Amino acid sequence: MARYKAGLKTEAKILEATRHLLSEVGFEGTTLKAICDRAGIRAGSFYNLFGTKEEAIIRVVRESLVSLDPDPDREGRDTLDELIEAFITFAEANSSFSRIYLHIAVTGAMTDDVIRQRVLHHHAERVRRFGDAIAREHPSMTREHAESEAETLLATLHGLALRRAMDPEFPVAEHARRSLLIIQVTAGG
Amino acid sequence: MARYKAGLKTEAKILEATRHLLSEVGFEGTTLKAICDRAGIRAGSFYNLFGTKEEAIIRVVRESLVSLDPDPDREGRDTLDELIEAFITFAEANSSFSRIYLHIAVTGAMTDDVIRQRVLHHHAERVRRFGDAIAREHPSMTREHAESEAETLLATLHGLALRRAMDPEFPVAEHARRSLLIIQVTAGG
DNA sequence: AGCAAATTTGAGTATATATTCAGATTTGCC
DNA sequence: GGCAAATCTGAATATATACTCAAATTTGCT
Repeated sequence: MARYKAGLKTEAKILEATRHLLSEVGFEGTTLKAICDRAGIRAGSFYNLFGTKEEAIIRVVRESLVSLDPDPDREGRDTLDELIEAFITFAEANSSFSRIYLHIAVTGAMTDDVIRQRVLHHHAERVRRFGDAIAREHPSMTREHAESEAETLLATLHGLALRRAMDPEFPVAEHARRSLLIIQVTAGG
Repeated sequence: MARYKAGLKTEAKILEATRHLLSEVGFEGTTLKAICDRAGIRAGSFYNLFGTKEEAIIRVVRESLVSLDPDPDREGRDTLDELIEAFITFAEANSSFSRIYLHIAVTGAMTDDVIRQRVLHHHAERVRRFGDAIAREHPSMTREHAESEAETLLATLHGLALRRAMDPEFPVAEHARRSLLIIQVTAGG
């Protein structure tokens, strides 16, 4: 943990290097050597500030997720539209990052139990978030039903992001917006 | 390529070892050493029959995909129900494999262009397959619309498989079957 | 100015990986 | 049985990885 200015500065350099590497050469290319080279530091400095390589990566990914939250203060004001548009932005403008996120979800979830718990917790929060928005727009719906719809909707969005990660031409927005209509229709019936 | 009985036998042993390792210890645990140890052979024998480790893995994954096709002879008789049930079986009974498949899609697609093309081709075929089934059940729908619906549906299914890969308790079947209803509703409107 | 803690360096460790290869052995064909 | 090709072995190669550590230097506080 950095205390002096010098430490804070190299910490910032490390995070910036990690951020750029993740989006330019992907998860596999983001090695410790690459991070240190790009940050212009030696490995020892890295480990003086971070306990592990993954720590730096997780911080970068988390920061990028937070920056795309339509309601960061949790005031319960975000609409489904906003949530979906935020997701589209994330998957489209920042497709390399959604690929990294999928990578962590798929591989990290399997091997490392800490990461697995973290991803599941984050997901549960998102389901609640989407569930709230759905329930707010469809007051007749039970809470349980709304969260179940949220699960399916999130699955669709994640599937679309996965599709996009494989094919940068794929029109995520169009399909994502349609999946929104689907909920409204279902809610009516 | 094996020509003698001995070669065919070790080839089978290698594939079996790879298959079991993939489902027991995942992608990361399926190292060359692990494969050879489990198959009871030396590394040299492996490379006498396979050009690369990935070759063995791809063969195993492909075989497992083919074995779950409801209409292997492509007679155009598979219904949406059947396709979705087959997917549920794949994701649920064989969740470790769908995790491997996601892994290849997410990581392999990025680095290796051959794998990327292969995955995209396989996906295009599946979209056509699902699109056919949708069009067959909803004759009023345009071909284009059917394939677009198929894309979204497949995204949902893949998202559900991803969800399941992270949490073995997740009820894929329930959500997958609901996503089927969604299409019918949409088609009516 | 001085001192303790923070930071950086530079060289190292430990380990794991996929892959190769020459030589010994086995196999299947004639 | 003999011979060429296939197969197997066992050791070695090359390379990359994350991470460590003692010693030198810098920083911020008093």
